[in-house]
Amino acid sequence: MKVTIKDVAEKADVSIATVSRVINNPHLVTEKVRERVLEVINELGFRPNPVARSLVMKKNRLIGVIVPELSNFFVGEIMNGIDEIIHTHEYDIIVCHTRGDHEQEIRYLDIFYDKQAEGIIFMTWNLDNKVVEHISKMDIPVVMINRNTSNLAIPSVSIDNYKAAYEMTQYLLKKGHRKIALIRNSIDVDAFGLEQYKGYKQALSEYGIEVNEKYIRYGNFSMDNSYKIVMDFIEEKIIPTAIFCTSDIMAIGAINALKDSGYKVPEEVSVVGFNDVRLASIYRPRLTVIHQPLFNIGSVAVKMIIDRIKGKNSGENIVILPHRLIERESSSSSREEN
Amino acid sequence: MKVTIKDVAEKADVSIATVSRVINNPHLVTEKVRERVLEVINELGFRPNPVARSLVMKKNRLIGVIVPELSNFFVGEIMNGIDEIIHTHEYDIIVCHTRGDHEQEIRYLDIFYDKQAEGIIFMTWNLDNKVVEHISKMDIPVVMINRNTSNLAIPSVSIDNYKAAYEMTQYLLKKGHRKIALIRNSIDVDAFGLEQYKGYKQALSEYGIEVNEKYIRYGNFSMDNSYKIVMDFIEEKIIPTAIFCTSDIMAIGAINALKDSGYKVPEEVSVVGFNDVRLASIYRPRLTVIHQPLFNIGSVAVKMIIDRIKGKNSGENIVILPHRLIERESSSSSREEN
DNA sequence: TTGTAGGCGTTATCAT
DNA sequence: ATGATAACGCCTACAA
Repeated sequence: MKVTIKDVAEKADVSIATVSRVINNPHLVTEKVRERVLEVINELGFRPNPVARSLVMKKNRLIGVIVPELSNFFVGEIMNGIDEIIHTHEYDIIVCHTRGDHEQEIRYLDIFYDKQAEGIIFMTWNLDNKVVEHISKMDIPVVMINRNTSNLAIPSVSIDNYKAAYEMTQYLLKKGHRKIALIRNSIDVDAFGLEQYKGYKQALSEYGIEVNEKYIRYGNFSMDNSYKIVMDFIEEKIIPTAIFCTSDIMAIGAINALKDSGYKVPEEVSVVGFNDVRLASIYRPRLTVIHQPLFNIGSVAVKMIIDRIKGKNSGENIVILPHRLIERESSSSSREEN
Repeated sequence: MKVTIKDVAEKADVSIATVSRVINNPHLVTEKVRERVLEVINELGFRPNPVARSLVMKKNRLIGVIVPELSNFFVGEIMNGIDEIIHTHEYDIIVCHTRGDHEQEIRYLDIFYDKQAEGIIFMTWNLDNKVVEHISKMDIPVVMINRNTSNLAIPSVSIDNYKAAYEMTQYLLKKGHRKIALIRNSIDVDAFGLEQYKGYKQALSEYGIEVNEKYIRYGNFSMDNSYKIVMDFIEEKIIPTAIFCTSDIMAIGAINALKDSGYKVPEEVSVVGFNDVRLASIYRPRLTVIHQPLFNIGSVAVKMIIDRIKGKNSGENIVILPHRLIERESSSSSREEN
C-alpha cells in the first residue's frame, strides 16, 4: 500500500493540511512541527502522489514532445538536448513519433493536452496548414523546432536556412564549381525548404549563373532516395561537379551512388551536406556541411517552453541560432575549366 | 474552460454517473439515453480528464522508458519499435535518459513509479547491482532490454550474445583468420559482455587456438575509443588479421583508424561489427555484422510489459530473439598463411 | 500557526 | 436503467 499524506498526518499527529504545508510552504509551519513531520515523511518514505497533485493544480510537470521519427540521427541529437535540460527544471517529457502523419500530429497534440502536459515541443518534416491552425488554437504553449514558420504566432527555434544555403552555394562557387546540383526536400506549407532554395538561387545569380532546373531534384530525406536520384543523374549523363544535399543522409546516399558508379568523391564530384549529424564526421570521406547546433536547438526549445509556461513571454518568438560551414573531405575545387 | 463530465450531464439532463457509463459501459445505458449523451459529448467536445481518471483507477496508461542515451543509433531503433507498438495498445511512453549513471537510473525508476507509470522498460550499458536490487523491489512490472541477466526475477529481451559471438568468431576462423582481436565493452554485473567473450573463446578453442590477451581490449562503446585502441595496436606493431568489435560504432572507429593509417579494409585487415544498426550498411565498406532485431526487441518489450500489467505472466520471463550473421564488405579471407 | 472542509474530475458502490 | 454519493490524494481558502 502506498503511503499517503493522511498516513503521515496521523503518525505525526497533525492535520493533513500541515503536512501539505511542510511540503509546499515550509515557512508557514513552526520549525518544531516541521521537523517532526519531515521525520515521519522520511521514515515512511512518503512521496506525494503527482496525479492527485496535478488534478488540483492542473499541472503535470510534463512536457510533450512530438517528433516524426525517434530513430533518426537528426531527431536524436535534438532529443538529447531536450532531455538533458528538461530535468534541471524538474520536468519530464512524454514522447511520441508521428511518421510525419498529420492526423497523428493532431491526435497527439490533443492527447498531450488532455494529459495535462504544460507545454508541447513540436517537430515535423512537412508542416501542414491544418496542424498550424490546430496549434494556434491550443491554450498551452507550443514551440516548434527547425521551422522559421511564417505564422509568427507560433514560437520556433531554428537556424537561418536561407543564409546557410546561400553560404554553402557560395562556398561551392568559390571552389570553381559551376554545375551545382541541389537535392532538396519536398515542399511544404512553410519556408523551410523554400528558404534553402532561395539561398541557393541567390548565390548562383550573384555569380551570373541561371538556375538550371535539371540540376534540381526533390528528395524525401532518405538515403535510398538520394541514392536513386544520383543514379538517375548518371543515367541521364547529367554529371554536376558538385551536389548540394539539404541533409547529411541524402549526401551520404549521393556519395554512395557516386562511389558505386566509379566516381571519386571529392576528386570528380564534390558532395556537401546539411545539419552535421554525428554521422557526417564518422563517414569517410567526412562531410563538408552546414552545421546546425542540434543539441542547443533542443535545449533552447525547452527554455522557451518553460518561459512561456511561467508566463514570461519576454524572449523572442522566433529564435534563430547560429550555423556554420564546416569544410571537411567530401568537397574540393572543381577540376573543370570555367 | 475545459468541459467536464458535469457539463455534459447537465446539458443531457442525466446524472454524471450515466455519462460515465456511456463512456465506460455503454451497454448499461438505454440506447435512447446513450445517443443523447453521445450527442452532447460530441457537441461540447468533451474528452474525459485522464488525470482524474487515473487518480481513481490508479492507472495512467503510461509506460516509462529509461535509456542511457537518446541520440544513439542502437537506442533509436529500439525506441522506434517501442513507440510504434505502444500506441496500438493505447498507452503512451514517458522517456528519460540517464547517461548510464546508476543514481539517475534509480531516481527515474522512482519518478516514473510516482507518476503512476504502469510499467517500465529499462535499458542500460552497465547493469549495477544496486539497480538490480531496486528493480526487484518495485511493485510494477519492469522489463529489461538487451540483457540476459542472471537474475531471473527480472524479465528481459535480448539475443543470445554467447552464441552470436561464437558464430562470428567461427566465421572469421573459417575465413582463415588466426590473429583475431576482440574489442569488447567494459565488464559489468551481468553476463552481457562476458557472454560474448565466452563465445569468442569457445570458438577459438575449438580451433585449438589459445586466447592471446594482447588481442583483447576494452572499449566503451564509443567510436573515438575504438579508434584509439586500434591506433595503439598499430603503434605496438600488433596487427591482427581480423578485429571483432562488439558494436558497429566501435567497428567503424576501428576501420577509420586502419584507413587513416594506410591499411586496407578488408584486404589487409577484416573488421566486423555487432548489432547492425542502420549505419552498418550505410557506411562503406558495409559492415559484416551480427544482426540484432532491434525494432522487434523494442516491440517485444512492450508486449511483455503489457502482458504483465494485465497480469498474464504466461510468457517466458527471458525472451531470446534470433540473431543472424550478415556478411558484407568489411571482411574477407585472411591472406596470411596458417 | 494550525485545523476544517470543500473541491479538482472521474469511477464505483449503493440505492432506487 | 438511472441517480446519489463516497472515494481517489492532494491543495487551499477560511476559521479558529
